[in-house]
Amino acid sequence: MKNNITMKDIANTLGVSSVTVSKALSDKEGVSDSLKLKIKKVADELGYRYNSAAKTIKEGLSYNVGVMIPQRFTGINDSFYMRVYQQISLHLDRFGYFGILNILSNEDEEQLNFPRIYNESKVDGIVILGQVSKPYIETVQKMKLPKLFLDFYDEHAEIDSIVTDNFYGAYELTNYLLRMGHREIAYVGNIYSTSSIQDRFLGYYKSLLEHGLALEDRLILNDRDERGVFINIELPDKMPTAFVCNCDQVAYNLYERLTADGYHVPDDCSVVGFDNDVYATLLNPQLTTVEVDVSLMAETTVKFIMEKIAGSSRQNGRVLIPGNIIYRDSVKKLG
Amino acid sequence: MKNNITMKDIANTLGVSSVTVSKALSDKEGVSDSLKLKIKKVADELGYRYNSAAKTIKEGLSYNVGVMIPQRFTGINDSFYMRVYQQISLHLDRFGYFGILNILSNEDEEQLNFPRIYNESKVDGIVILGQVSKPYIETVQKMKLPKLFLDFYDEHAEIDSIVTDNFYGAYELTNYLLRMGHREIAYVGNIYSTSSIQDRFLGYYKSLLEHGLALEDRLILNDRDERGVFINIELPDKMPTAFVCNCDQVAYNLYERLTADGYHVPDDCSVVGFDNDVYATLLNPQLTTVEVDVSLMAETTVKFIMEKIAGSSRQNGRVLIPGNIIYRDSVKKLG
DNA sequence: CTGAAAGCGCTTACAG
DNA sequence: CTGAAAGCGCTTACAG
Repeated sequence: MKNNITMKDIANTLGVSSVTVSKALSDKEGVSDSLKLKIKKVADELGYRYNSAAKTIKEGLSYNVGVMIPQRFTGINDSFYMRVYQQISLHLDRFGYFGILNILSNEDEEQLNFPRIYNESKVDGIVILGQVSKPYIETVQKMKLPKLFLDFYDEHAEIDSIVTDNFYGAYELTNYLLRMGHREIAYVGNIYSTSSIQDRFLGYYKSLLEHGLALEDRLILNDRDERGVFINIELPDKMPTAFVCNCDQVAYNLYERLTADGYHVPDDCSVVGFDNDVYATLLNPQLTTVEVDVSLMAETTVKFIMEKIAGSSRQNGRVLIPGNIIYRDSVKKLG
Repeated sequence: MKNNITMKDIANTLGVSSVTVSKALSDKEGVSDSLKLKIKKVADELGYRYNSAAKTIKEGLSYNVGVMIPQRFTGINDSFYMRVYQQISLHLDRFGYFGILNILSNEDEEQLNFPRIYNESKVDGIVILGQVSKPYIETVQKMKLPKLFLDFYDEHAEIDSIVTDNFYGAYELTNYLLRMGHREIAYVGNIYSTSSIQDRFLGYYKSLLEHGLALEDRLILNDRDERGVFINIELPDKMPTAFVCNCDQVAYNLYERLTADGYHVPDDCSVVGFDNDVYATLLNPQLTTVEVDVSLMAETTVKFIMEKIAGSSRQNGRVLIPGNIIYRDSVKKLG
């Protein structure tokens, strides 16, 4: 900032009042067109820039939205949340808003500290992007500001949340495999690990149920240990014809395992993933998977938070964002 | 925002003036310790939050720094700049600053429009992250605000720039190959394509020069066409013992090509890359490469922009951030 | 059509 | 140690 030129300066050079300048620059009623033009010209010549802080103080609106991401999701390979943040910024722009990133340090999360964007009244609303601890959810609830959970939800907090439809995505994907003639379908993922792995598993299960197929324990393959570290995937003795992997990276691991054991995708077995990240197109053959609709997710987030900032008290509850299946070459049609 | 509780409210509940409240909350001289404590207690009970907009208007400082990324670098797979932005945010936090992302749309870049963060005086300084067009550089120069180029530079603009040391990284990497006994070393990359490919090539060349080796045309292998689309890499008739790839993704492509032709890495030929991105660890054997020091890059950026905001007119010129070689398993020691 | 006054929330400089 | 006054840049409500 250190913006030297003010409306008063423009007013002085033209011998008018700063009220008139204010009206002219914001195209309000009550200034003759000729004067308006003159004022705009001088503003331009002087290199005048609007000082949004004055507006903020008058209206009590900062025209910023905070996006808070817990530190633990900001590792070197976690580009997903940053992509979401980027899309949120883009959509906020249409409302004349900016997005301010505030990474929630592990320390602040443990000590239940408010984020600085809140303490300093830097934002009109906050998007909490990524699961925070139970106790911290209570801290969030204490914040007197419109807020929204993104990519996770909490059963108790009556805070709106927006999440990818993991359940339905996996359900559709499994339905697709069934349409392609597969009947022996395995699920790859530690179903006790994260809620997204769980929800995707349940979608897979629903598809089986609807088609009268039994859920077989031997076809639920573990992919990681309790700490989330990937383990060697153990293939069942009698091989299924298809695998639903809980994410693309695990599909990548599975490919390696299958190749090592002499199986070819998709001729010997079909594989599908979830996320549509780098791994999906890196694989050979490329992976059929579900793409998370980041743009729609961001658009919905911005729409909701804007409504709340505008004063709406409407509850949207838990809103699901559908994904899109991306059909590639990892599934073979049987019989 | 819509922050209802102000210092005046605290003052009223205690029957003191807001001046005293201001002093107490910011731990200034001139308030008795007992009153200070009382004021802080009431502030807490009332859920008071500091209104930074008032400070902004008084001081003319927004305590925000803008990070402007040209739209074309914000594609779905361009996570690098978002990582840089994230690190910048983190370092700004230590100065009580926030980073505001402002994606420069292609349209605004073409029409030479100022970014909104500038027009609305939302920031005290701007980091331009990623090469903008020549004409837009002139627009940037017109902005009356501390500014910095990040990850590119311009020969004319006397604006400080911070870039990765591509030249030195490739130089060191090639030196390493030479120490490992290699004498026939190819460079993979279209040396007319981008300045980073060019600079890395020159580092490779310098290493050859220093070791009295000739630069052979047949050992400069093209990796992409004029539009930057990857092409099939043509291997020379007489194979070199090592390849310096201009980036990890190209190393990935090269591995595929080598495998297809029956060569094994590193037994038949050694390969090194640049960037240390996903591709590096995805490969088997994992790739020896140069890691860009994003954190140091961000730290330096923040240090410089803070100095400028504080009023320093020191010119730092073009500052190079050294990378670190990550030694993995793609290089074999020769006889 | 034009502008003087008041106020948004805070801080600084000064007076008591 | 405490506080009244003025001001940061703008806008709103009102008067002329």
